[in-house]
Amino acid sequence: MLYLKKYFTEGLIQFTILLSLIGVRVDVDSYLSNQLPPLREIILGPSSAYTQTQFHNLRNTLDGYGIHPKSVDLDQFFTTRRLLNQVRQLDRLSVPSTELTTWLVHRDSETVVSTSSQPSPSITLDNGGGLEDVNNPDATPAMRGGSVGTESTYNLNAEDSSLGAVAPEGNQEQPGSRDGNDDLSKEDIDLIDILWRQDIDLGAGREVFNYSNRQKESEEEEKPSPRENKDGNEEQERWRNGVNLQGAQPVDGETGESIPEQFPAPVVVTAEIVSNEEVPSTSQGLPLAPLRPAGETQLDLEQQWQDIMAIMELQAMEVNSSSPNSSSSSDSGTTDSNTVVNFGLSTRSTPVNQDVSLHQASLPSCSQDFPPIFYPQVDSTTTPPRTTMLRLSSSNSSSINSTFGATNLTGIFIPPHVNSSSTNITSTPILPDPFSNLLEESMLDEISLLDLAMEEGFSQAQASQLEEELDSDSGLSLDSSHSPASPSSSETSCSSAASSSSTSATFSEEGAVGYSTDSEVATAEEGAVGGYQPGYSKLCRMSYQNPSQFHGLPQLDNIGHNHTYNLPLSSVFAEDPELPISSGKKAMKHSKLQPPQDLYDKHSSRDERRARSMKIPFSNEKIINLPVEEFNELLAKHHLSEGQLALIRDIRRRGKNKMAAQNCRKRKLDTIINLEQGVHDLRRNKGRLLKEKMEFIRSIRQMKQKMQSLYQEVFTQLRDEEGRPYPPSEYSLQYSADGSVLIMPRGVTTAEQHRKPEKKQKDKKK
DNA sequence: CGGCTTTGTCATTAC
DNA sequence: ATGTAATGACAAAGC
Repeated sequence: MLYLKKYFTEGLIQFTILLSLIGVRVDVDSYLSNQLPPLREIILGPSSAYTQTQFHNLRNTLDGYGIHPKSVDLDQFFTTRRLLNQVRQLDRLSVPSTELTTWLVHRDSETVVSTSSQPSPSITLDNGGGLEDVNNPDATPAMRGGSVGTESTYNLNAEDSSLGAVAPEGNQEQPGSRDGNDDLSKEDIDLIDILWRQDIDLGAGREVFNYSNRQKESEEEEKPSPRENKDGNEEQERWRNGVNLQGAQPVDGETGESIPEQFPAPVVVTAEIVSNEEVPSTSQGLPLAPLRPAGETQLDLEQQWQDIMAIMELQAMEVNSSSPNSSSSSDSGTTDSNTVVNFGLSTRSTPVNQDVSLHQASLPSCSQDFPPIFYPQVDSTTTPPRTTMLRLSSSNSSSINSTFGATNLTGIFIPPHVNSSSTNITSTPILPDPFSNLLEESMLDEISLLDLAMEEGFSQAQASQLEEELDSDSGLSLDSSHSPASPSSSETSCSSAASSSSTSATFSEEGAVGYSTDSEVATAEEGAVGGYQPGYSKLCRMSYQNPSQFHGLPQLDNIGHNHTYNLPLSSVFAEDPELPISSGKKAMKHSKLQPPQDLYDKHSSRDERRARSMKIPFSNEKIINLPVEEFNELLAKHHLSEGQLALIRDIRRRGKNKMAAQNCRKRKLDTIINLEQGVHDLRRNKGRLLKEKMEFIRSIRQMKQKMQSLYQEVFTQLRDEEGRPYPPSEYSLQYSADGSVLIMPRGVTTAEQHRKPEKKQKDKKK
């Protein structure tokens, strides 16, 4: 019988495997729930209960079949394990295999693309040749339309990814999600969103980034707008197909990640810089997480797959934020801008930035704001720019730092004076002071964060290492849901009832160790197989009420009593009041098939021997496990002496206590194991969070660097009416609260600007 | 019907 | 590691 079941199980599993290979889902569990309890485990993956150290947890993991851990049939156990491994491998490989392949293919293509070109419809303004593109008419329409979306905005090119910024682990662990540029962009969006939130924490309002969506921001933060969902679906579809429909998206050469135009800040230098909304939302160009090694990916494939699905949903919500939104364009004012400066930063564009980041990487949180840059508009040629600026800033603050402090609030930054001698900023590789001040605050935040991370004993490398280590044994986490303590498995599966005859036999044996004879075992088996499962399942449902006790740290408080921990099936069904009393009699019939007694004496316990010597007419198993009523009936049936009755009661008491002690020990062990697991999970989460934090900090730093370079680029390209560049010592670019960027004379207080931001939105013409 | 006692059981601890 | 006794807690039944 055992072998039959084993092979039957194996055959079914193999059949299931075949079906899974051809894409057919078979709920074998439902078919076999009565016969082959472990099958669910086999299909879904190994549970920690199969490990030796957690034998005692089989009861839980095997869908609550009540199998005593120790009684697990070893043959079945190993067979199960072998099959389980096979199925798990298939499961992991078969499900996302298509997406994986696609992803790999696209990854290669992405790499090629990234190295060969920077596909951006927008005009990329490199350090050297940025000015030539300033007047590019192609880019202007997009901005005019207020649809300064991903296409016409910043390009974070290979530089970004080369810096190694990594997306949150949840994203990066999903190879399937990286099958195309779209995916990457979505991930970027997701990452950007996270960064925004962090920026908000750092003091920079998210709205500062996202001007186009600013009005929708409030509702979008809570839930994605319908438009986003719609776009998200498209993205999702593209993702499934592994097709990159956004050919324009730049791709990182190193990581193969697509780098969407992160900074939507095409700048209209002369007249008005159209608000490039979407900066945050479309900032898909954020540095992405490096692809995980193939070995690692497989480990967490299962989890990653779930993460992918979750992220797809998330991205579906987020993607739309990247779509051009013209709402803010109205704020930008006049549209007579002739020149569009693409803020895209090529890898070559930031030689200055490197220095800046190293030495002056101090940004106030406002530096993370990337509003469209508006230059003071001089509508009338008669109006000198300076007049405008004076208008803007009635009160000059001598303290630039204080100005910057206010800038944080107002969204306007005023670069401090730069050495007046350097009129040609483009040639100056040094970051202007204004920007350093601008960066200062943010960098302080970063530093604090880094310090915090360090205080926790995690360097970046350590965090990564920890992450890898934690990922390496992801099996633990993956199987956490199937852990012995898993409430779902134990609770839900209880109703699935009887285990195989082998398990039930061993179970009874274990349950009545020292008391049961082989005949009793047979009885128990008979009872289990003989159709008493309903009673048992009911009992199973009743017992172990609080499997959730093992989830979360306060497990100890919730440890429930499992009064049926080791109850043999015979006793179990006997306890069911609805069960016919004949069950006990039936079991007694089988007890007549006992082998010779001397065989039992060897393995019987003291109480068994005592009972035998006292000629107790029924088994110790019955004595111990029968319900009180049946037990009393049993005693009443037989005319027993006082000594016999006393022995029987002692046997019952001792037997119950023995089981109680066993249960207690098992429970204690379970608690310890789950506590360990909880500690492990917490450590893992901690490492992951730290790693993410590091990555965010790095991303923010990169963004600040790019902001610096952009500021410099824009400023150097500004020309007054006479075609002369503005001296950085006298003028600075300032953000206004509405997202416009003004060039203003230094010394203008942000407070003043804040009062009259609207009036000052005038473009400065060359 | 509430309070009590008894009984049975379980969990826990110590040996 | 396991069995056993002691103890406390709890619930159910009976008074």
